[in-house]
Amino acid sequence: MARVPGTLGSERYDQFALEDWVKRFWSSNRVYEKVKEKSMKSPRKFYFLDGPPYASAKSIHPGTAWNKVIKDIVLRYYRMRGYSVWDRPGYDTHGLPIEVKIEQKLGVRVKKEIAEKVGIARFIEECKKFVDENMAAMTSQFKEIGVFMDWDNPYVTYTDEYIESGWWLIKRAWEQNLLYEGLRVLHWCPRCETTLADYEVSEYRDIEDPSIYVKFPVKGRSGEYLLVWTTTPWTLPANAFIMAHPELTYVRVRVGGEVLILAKARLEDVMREAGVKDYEVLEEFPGSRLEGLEYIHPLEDVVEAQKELSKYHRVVMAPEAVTPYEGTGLVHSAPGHGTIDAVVAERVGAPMLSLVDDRGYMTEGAGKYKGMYFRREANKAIVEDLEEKGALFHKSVVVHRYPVCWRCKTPLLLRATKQWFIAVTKLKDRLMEEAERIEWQPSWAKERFRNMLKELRDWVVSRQRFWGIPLPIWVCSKCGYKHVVGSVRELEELGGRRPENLHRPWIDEVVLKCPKCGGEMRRVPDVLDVWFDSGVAFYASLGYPMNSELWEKLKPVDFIVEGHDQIRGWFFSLLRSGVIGFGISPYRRVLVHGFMLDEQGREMHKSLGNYVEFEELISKVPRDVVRLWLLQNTVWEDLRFSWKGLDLMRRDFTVMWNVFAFASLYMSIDRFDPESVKVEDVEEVLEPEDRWLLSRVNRIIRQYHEVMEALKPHEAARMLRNFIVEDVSHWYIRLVRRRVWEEEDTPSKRAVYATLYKALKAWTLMAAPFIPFTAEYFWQRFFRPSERGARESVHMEDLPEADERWIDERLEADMEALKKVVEAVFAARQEAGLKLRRPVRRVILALNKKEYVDAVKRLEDLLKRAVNAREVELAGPEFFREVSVYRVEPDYGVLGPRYKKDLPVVLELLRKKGDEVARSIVDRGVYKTVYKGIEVELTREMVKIRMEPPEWLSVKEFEGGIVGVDKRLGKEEVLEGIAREVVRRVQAMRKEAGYSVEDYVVVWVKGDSEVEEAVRAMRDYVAREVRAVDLRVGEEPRGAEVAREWEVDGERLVIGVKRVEKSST
RNA sequence: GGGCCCGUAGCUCAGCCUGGUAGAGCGCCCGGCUGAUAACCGGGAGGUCGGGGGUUCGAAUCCCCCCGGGCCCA
Repeated sequence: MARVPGTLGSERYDQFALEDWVKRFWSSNRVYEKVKEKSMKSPRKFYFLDGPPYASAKSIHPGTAWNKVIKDIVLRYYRMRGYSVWDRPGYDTHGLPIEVKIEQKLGVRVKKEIAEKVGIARFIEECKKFVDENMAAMTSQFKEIGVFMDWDNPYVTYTDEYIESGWWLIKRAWEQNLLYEGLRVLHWCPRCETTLADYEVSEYRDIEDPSIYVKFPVKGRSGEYLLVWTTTPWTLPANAFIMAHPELTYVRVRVGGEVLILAKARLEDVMREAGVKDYEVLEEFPGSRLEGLEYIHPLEDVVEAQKELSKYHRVVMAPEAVTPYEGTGLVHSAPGHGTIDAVVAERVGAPMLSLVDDRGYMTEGAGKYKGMYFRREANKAIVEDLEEKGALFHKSVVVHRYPVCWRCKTPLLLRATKQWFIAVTKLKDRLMEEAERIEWQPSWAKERFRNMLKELRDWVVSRQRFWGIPLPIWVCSKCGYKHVVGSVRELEELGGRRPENLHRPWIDEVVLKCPKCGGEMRRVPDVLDVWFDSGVAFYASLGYPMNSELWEKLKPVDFIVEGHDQIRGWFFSLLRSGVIGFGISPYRRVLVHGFMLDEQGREMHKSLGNYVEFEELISKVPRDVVRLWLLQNTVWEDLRFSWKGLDLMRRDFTVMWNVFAFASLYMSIDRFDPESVKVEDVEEVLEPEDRWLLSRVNRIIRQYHEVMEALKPHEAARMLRNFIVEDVSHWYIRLVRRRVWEEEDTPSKRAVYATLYKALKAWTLMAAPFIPFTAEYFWQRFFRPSERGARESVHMEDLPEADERWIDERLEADMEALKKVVEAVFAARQEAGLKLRRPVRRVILALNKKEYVDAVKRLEDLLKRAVNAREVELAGPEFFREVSVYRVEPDYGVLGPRYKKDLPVVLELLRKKGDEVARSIVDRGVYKTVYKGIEVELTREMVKIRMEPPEWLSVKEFEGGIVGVDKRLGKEEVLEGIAREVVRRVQAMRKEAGYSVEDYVVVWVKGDSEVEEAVRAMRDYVAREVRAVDLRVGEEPRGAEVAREWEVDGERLVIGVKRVEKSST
């Protein structure tokens, strides 16, 4: 026979120790492995794909912890629902941020030094070592907060297998004619010497730049100029043409001896900024008339490249490049240094010329400015030259937001370079279609995703770096033939040898023989964009295509969850790769989570100094407390970090513990056996509160599954907390306490135990995904020893299913109503100074709603117990009116002007017949009489009426009506009240003395006559409550182990207690 | 400049989809309780529901505009 053990009832609560114990339990019993084993037996697959965190630091961001905890509860949930859950975690390991860290470590300043001073091989080794250390540290932190994933076997993007999987997709793109090399104006970091993708241009700084107005002389019209504004003088040497808006109105303006052309809308601002007051508008005309107007570049004699570019120098129409809100309405275009410029250049056939090298220095073509750094010397020299040549209309400086490198914070430049692209724009329709099939939580994420896809551009996959998947393209140096390699095997088939490692520099040494001309084929030097890596995870993490079995079995991914920044990031990468590789979206359901912000609501960053280290967090706050706190936040909204919030969550854990301690204590004393006494066995003797709790628990099971299936785990977290704290602790246990204190083994008590056990077990199972440590502890200490069928770990159990039979809509509604009534009665008692311990004879209720009346009728006994009243009486509101005393206060402001000198008579009337006056006004709205010869007519406006309850009644109004507590106590109630006061004090003394709940005692009570009378009258009751084998009333407590003087109702009494040897069994 | 999200009590946030008397916890003030007790219970003060307009008998909730913050982009 199994029985509930009393362990939890006698143990001191220490959440940290509890969790440490569970952690050891899990590892020494290989619990994760067993959970996994059980899960994998199921035929129902659940393919979860971990968005791999970037392994660039040893300590995880609290937001990363949140991310993994969300994943963990979803995985645990589906495991406990009998799915075969794929839970391989991953790490993202390549990319520039890690390279930058290694550069710093090795003291490398410019990229060239990596190859020349360090050597690429060593550089790569260092990157790998760095990543390995980070992964180990991160893994142990994820384990620390209880994330159950396959930590012995994570997928790592730098492995040869993973790289090979990546190559496969490049090959797929090539086969579909999607891979091409092209010239494109892109952001470039002159320090990292690599291009940055659109989405990598994410950081901006306020930076000071020159703001200049340049005069471009119009060809053939002396003294006439096109006025152009720019903040990037260094792009002027590469100027090819000037852009104007055909529909904007332009003006010719005379300033001094010169004529300037600019947009009318900009005239006033420009002149004000330049400090020019005297100017004359000569002519207004539409921009379209400027088309083809030729001009002379003011620097053409000192810039080599202008020889080539001068033939394009004319005004072209480009509405997309011109705004009436900024500049002059004429925009200088350098196609090699501007995105729109390049688009327009293609239209008009101008070349995309860049005059800046990889490191940001002006090239040969820049003539005089060759060798100057673009934003420094070049800017300065160009402005000076323009000034000298009289080509500068005005100069000043601006501070504006300017993009900087997200890793090294160097200001970026736009530059035309040759890069490799995947033409995803060709797949746009397919991408949009597939995106529609994805299910998003919250739904607005879908809209955001859709909007983003509308602006789709080709994917720049090449990077001019080292630590990444090498681009598997070999080019013949003789005939230019290109071959894309899709696997190592293919490489070998082409006559290449498998290098010791697929990274650079080893892969660079693989030279193939050109199948066309027999020449030497070498790999292009680029590596792949790091977003490519995580984008292929859906198949690469399963070893596809070298091993296709797993992917075929598991596809598609059932669930992913990441932060909202990943809508444009990973969610997009995955879809892109899925469509390129397989023509489908690789995933079906997405949950989006928010950002972890600091206590002020700003982003949490090491550099901002508002960063909470994971180690600090976990050392100060128990793991499950952290978890539940993270999880109760609406998952897709940002979460403000809060030590206080965590502290509050801890208090809820104390309540949880107390609930279990309570259950454990009493169930063990009474040797409750949950296997032989189930709720079905005690159904006949269930009290309404038991049925209510069973209804609640089944309703919550139902809701729990609903919200978990709908990907709203925060709602489940809140439900779990409310159920245990509000429903079980605050309400149910309060109601049943007295039933539990019964000495004998009553059916009523068994009903409580069966009910409570059922509720707590369901709760523990549902809570297990959320607070796995605590749930496991309760399982091991409470449930597992009580049931022979219990599994080794709570995490190997199945979640409960709702038993609809128990759900009782009406009972729950009744209980809600009753709670309100009880609260009102408590308030009324309190006003009367009647403690709950003091029984009262009757409570009178005047309820204004049928639901309340019905609830009270149906739950009368419960109500009586809850409010400790002998009788509960339902009455109409007239009861309170009848018993009340009315007081009338004159409103002098109204009465004075009306009765003038007769006022004293009226006042006397009010004093003497106040009650009568009031009742008349209340009932009929008016009081008429002739008093002392004066005709008096009083209405509501003239007086203020107060209704006062009589002395013997304490009254409280609430939304459901009025409650009254009859304060008149009979002898019996008084004595019982005193007896209960005595009991309470004896209990306190027992506890203070350290007696066990089961110990028997001898009790002495000596006090004034009323106290002694009460104890005598209630002798049986008192003795039972305090487990006294001998109750000595009126005797001095000689022989007591503890004795103490107390005060009850102002009377002193002495109580003595002594433990006696007598086992209760 | 654009798309999306957020703005409710001193603080943290529910409620908004599906309109019907503004809620919880914490904090504060007052009181109570005490075999679960570093807990718990009751009462009180505290809100122009970011602002403005509209729809409606009725708007925190639906619509439009504006302001502030966030994410993603230009």
